[in-house]
Amino acid sequence: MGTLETYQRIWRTVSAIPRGRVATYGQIADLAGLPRRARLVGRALKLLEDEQPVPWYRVLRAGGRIAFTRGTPQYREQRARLAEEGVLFEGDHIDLERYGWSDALDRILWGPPGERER
DNA sequence: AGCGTGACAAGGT
DNA sequence: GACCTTGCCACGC
Repeated sequence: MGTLETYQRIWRTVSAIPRGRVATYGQIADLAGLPRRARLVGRALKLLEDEQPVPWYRVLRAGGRIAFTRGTPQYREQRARLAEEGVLFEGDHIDLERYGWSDALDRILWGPPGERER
């Protein structure tokens, strides 16, 4: 598998995170079929062009923390984008139990694939 | 062909 | 909490 295809695979997986939910780098790697390759997910997101509509801000570090250093413009932008979707912080992190994405949760909320509305 | 670096993670001290 | 170690690997020098 070429590296470009790997990045595209990661981007597609990130694009599947529903609005108002978040996932971790490691989780995205697993879901993309790339276990233990969380670093590559970070690299893939860094390489995103502005034109690509990939919700990079829904990806967090383990523990629900933002990867960027606090106080940087990127940190603030990510936090603002999440707030706009109703994802609230508890201090410096997000409660993954509450906002974390899982396929199982998707099924509970919206039913099995194919039976989803809207 | 090394070697350091990095939007990471998990386990340990 | 703050580090440290190990695993991971694409990239740039």
